[in-house]
Amino acid sequence: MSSPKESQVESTVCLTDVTLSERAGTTEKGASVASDSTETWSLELNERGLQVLYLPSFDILSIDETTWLGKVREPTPTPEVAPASPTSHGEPEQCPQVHSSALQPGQDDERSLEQMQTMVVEEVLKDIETACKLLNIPPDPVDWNMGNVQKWLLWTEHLYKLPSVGQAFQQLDGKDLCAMSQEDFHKLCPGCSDTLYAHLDIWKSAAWMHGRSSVTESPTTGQNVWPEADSSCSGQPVHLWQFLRELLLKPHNYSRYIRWQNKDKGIFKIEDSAQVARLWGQRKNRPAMNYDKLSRSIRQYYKKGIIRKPDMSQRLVYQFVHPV
DNA sequence: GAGCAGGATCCTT
DNA sequence: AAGGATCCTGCTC
Repeated sequence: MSSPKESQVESTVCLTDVTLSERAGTTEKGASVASDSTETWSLELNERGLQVLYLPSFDILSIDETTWLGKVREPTPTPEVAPASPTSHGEPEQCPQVHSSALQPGQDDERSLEQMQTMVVEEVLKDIETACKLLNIPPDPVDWNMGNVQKWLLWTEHLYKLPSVGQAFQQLDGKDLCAMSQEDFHKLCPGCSDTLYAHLDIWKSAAWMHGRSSVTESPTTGQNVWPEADSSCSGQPVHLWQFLRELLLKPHNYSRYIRWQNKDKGIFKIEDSAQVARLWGQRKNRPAMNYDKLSRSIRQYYKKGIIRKPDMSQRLVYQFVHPV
């Protein structure tokens, strides 16, 4: 007989290991991951009647827009995917700041895809939030102590029916875990490294999306551990670094203007400085914004330790100081 | 010419 | 006060 907690766990959206394993390690470069793509993400019921969302990792949301469009021409399960909250802040209609101006005319598909993407992300975040509450661990893997790591491992083993690997990770805390490469994972648990690595990547991505500073301290309070899913919808004045991050997290819309050069290191390149400045000006209602002013604002982040120039300084290339 | 670095000042919240 | 916009000079590529 399952406990109420277990029921709650099972009722949440689960991430399966099938495509996670296939895709792990190939997800770094957003534009490069999409070409093969036998994988799809879909909603279906497994034998236990549970909702299962096939989502390789957050990076599936970072694929090249062309492939993405091709992939989801199939009928979409939108309503079931996100029965979701009436207070949802992810609805593009409610927060059009980021996407609308950059879309090509008549790109309704892109718009609806972004809506769906937002809903999928929300579901994944809910899943993580639920896990945090049940396990009593911080949402950001970097903040985990060794006990938290073991809890997460147990949870992941249960979720994906993996063999027990806790022993191999016994001396590791969250920082150690996050610093591990996929190869490191493979050395510790050859049989399930891909799944673990990809699952951790999702947690890291989620933490990155929300910014570590915005995450509440206690996951046990019943409060939302993710106060805002998107700064564009928070009602708070958005900071430039948040805005840039939002663009980077929506590469299917904005990779023409700004894209990751090395996501792990937080290095990104502004491909079209004029367009990025224009978008920033629109967001801030500053029609006179240009790249000169925007870059001056970016340089203000140097002192604050938010953004810096990479070691190998290149034009239009910057680096977030604290990447996930 | 475009981008970068940083000082100074002003405005908005 | 903080964050950002604006203007500026000087420099590098």
